[in-house]
This record gives sequence, C-alpha cells and structure tokens, in this order.
Amino acid sequence: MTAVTPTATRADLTKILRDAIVSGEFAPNQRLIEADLSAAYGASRASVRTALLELGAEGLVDREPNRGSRVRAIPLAEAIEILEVRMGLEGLCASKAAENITESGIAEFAKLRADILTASESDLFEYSRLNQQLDRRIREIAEHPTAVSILERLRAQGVRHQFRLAFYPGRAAVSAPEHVAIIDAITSRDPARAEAETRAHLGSVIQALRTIG
Amino acid sequence: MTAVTPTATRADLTKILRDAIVSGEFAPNQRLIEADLSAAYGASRASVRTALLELGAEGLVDREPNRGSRVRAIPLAEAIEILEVRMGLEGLCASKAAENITESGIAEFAKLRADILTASESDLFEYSRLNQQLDRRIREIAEHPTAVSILERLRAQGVRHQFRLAFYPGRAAVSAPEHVAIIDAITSRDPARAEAETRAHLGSVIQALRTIG
DNA sequence: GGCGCCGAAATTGTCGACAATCGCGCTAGC
DNA sequence: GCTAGCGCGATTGTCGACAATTTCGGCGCC
Repeated sequence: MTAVTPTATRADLTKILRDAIVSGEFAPNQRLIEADLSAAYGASRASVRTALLELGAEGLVDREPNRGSRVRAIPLAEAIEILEVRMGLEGLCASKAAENITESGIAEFAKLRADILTASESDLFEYSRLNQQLDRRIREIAEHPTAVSILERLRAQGVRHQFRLAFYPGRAAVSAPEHVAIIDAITSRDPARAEAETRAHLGSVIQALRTIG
Repeated sequence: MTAVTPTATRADLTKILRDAIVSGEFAPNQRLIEADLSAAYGASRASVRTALLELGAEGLVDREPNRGSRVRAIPLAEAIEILEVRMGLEGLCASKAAENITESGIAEFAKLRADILTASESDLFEYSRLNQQLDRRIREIAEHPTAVSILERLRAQGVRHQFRLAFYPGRAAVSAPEHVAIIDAITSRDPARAEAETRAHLGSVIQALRTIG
C-alpha cells in the first residue's frame, strides 16, 4: 500500500479508492482497513469511512457489520448475471439511441465504424478504447439517465472480467462484426434492430466468458 | 416531525428513514437536516449522516455538497424511465422464473392466479397486495441477485407513482389479465413468452402513467 | 492431546466538538 | 430607491477520542 498521495481531500478520496479498486491496485478480497487507508492517503478516518460507505453502495466493496470492508471479488457466475442485466439495459439504450440520433451523430458513427474495423485487425488496445467510446456515445445519445447510472455501476464491477476477455485471442474478430451491426442498426434509425443486435452481442460475450471460464 | 422512536440505533436508522420516505411521511423535496433528525430519533448526528449517505446512494434522497439532503422527488419523466428499465429487468426475471419454476411453484401460482382474478373485481387493496406478492415470488424464483437488488431500489423510488396508479378507476380490469398472462407463461415454462408478457404489462403501465399524468 | 473458556489486541461504530461553507438580511454608497 | 458588499446565523464537513465488537492466542480442564 504505497502512499502515492500524501494528502487527499475527502471529495477525491472516493474516486481515488474506486480507481485503485477497478484498476486492480487492490487485490480482490483484500481487506481495506480504515486506519491504514487513513494513514496512507493522509485523510481522516471519518473521510475514509464515508468513501468506503459509498463504494459499498456501488457494489465495489463488501461491508460486513463490525467486520470491516474488503474489495469485492466478482465470481464468474455474477459477472454473467451482470451481463444479463446489461442485455436489458444496453438494449434499451441502443433502442433509444436509434430514435434520438441526429445527422451529425450518424456521420460520427460512420467514422467510428471504419476505425473499429481497422483497429480490430491491428491494434487491440486501440480497438478496446474505441469500443468503450462507442458504448459511451450510445449512452449519451440515448438520454436515459436512469439506465445509464445503473450501467455505469455495473461496468465498474465487471471490468476485470471484461478486460480479461478483451485480449483473448480471436475475440476481436468475433466482436467487431457485432459492433458494426449495432452501429448499422442505430444509424438506420431502427430501434428494434438496435436492441436485438445489442442483446445478441452481449449474449455472445456471455458465451465467450462461459467457455474461457 | 414527531419523534415516534425515542432512541434508535444506527442499524435501524437507515430503514426507519427509508420507510418514512417511501411511505410519504416525509414530503418530496422536504429538507432533511441532520441535527433535526438526530434529535428526533435520538441518534447521534454521525449515525444520521451515514444513513442519509446510504439513502443517497439508493436514490431516495438528493445530497448536494455543503447544501444538505432533501427527499428526492421523482418527476413523471423519470418514473417512466424507471419503468422502462424495469421492463428489461423484470422481463429477465420472468424469463428465469419460467426456467426455474418447480411443480410446487406451479401449484402456488395457480392459486395466486385465481385469487388475483377474484380480488381484482372486489377488493383493490387485496389485489394490490397480491400483485406485490406475485412480483416478489417471481423474483425469488428467478434467483438472480444482481437484477433483484437493482429492482428493489427502483421499486422504492417509483412507489409513489405506482401507488397513485393502482387505485385509478378501471386500472385493475386492465392489469389483471396482464398478470394472468404472465402467470400462464411462467407456469407453461415458456421463458420467451414470460419475458414478452412482462414487458407488455409494464408497457401498459407506462401508457397508463402517461395518460393520467 | 484436544476442546472450550478467558483475555488482550485489532478494528469498527459512535459521539461531541470544532472548522468550513452557504444563504440571507443588513447596511452603506451611489 | 436600488445595488453591491459585508457579516451573521444555520447547516454541513472534518476531526480526534472513546466505546463496542470481533478475532486470535494462551491457559486450564477433561
């Protein structure tokens, strides 16, 4: 536990800890002791405590009463549950995005489509980044705060499994056409198809997770 | 703000405040001042504070930094968003329930089906209670903790609008057949139909909410 | 030699006090 | 009479200390 930040104010503390968890700086199931974190980040224990409380509500840390907090480990079964939920929610967002998208949005997606196809064959880091950008833009265009806020939480929880999958050999070749299909459905302003393609894509992710364990 | 409970321990405080909010004891947009609540419930301000923090994470109270907490008012547009999300999630649960249901579960649902049809024509309170029970049983049978925990949060937020709608004249006559259709799909062990019927039902609720405002 | 009880260390939960911030009314100046 | 700036009351944010709880190790007893 390296004290990378000597003094951190409380407002940032939640973010700092969240980043540390999702980036894997803290190992799953690692205990998060309030006094230690307090010393490491130079904040008072009360500040650490509220930060842990928020992260507990986000599902990133487990908090057992009187027994402290630890980094929540997401088992495979739950990662799949999360993806099942995302099928419903991202399907909804894709459908809304197909309704809302503007002409300039369509142009933007056309460029994204080309870039994704290119990167999927050459640069997996870039490909992964573009996929995230696609997802983010779909959510922005969907204009559905309720769904988006839930998705954001779920994404943080599943990030470890997602990451593992992203660089699995041959995965990009499968997922790239699925992303393209989603883009095409949205730019055609076809909500039902956008939803179906999104669900199909996430279904394929579930399949992949199941097989590679 | 009547101090109905002279001394309340912190563990219960979150629950007490949550119940007070969803039951309408606190008006929407009402300010929740830490010192006042502390005095009213006989707990320390720190305990009140953590309770408010949790309720904030649940979306039941708005917390603006340095400006305190207030009961979150859910506008109609957001109530509809919540129902749209529930379409995805309850559809998923219904689908899983159709896969998981046992023989004894089928028998239980058959009885529930009859009771719902009866109550829908005579006793709206009982009808509303049975509907809630049906929803709860579907969630239990679905065995999908991730979806269920999200649904529980959303239900608490939307409860006011739901309640208003439940006793709208003629509403029961519309919703009862929809509930029956959901039951029939689940007891037929037909996941796709269970999902479709559930989504149709919630779609009908959205329609109703839109028209009665 | 193993099992259960007691006690100490570690850790979380709670409290009251102090500091920081925000909103509002009041005054002064034009 | 109106506006800008100041200061005060109200409320939240932060802190350190104390109390309560759990966990782990040692000791005695069977």
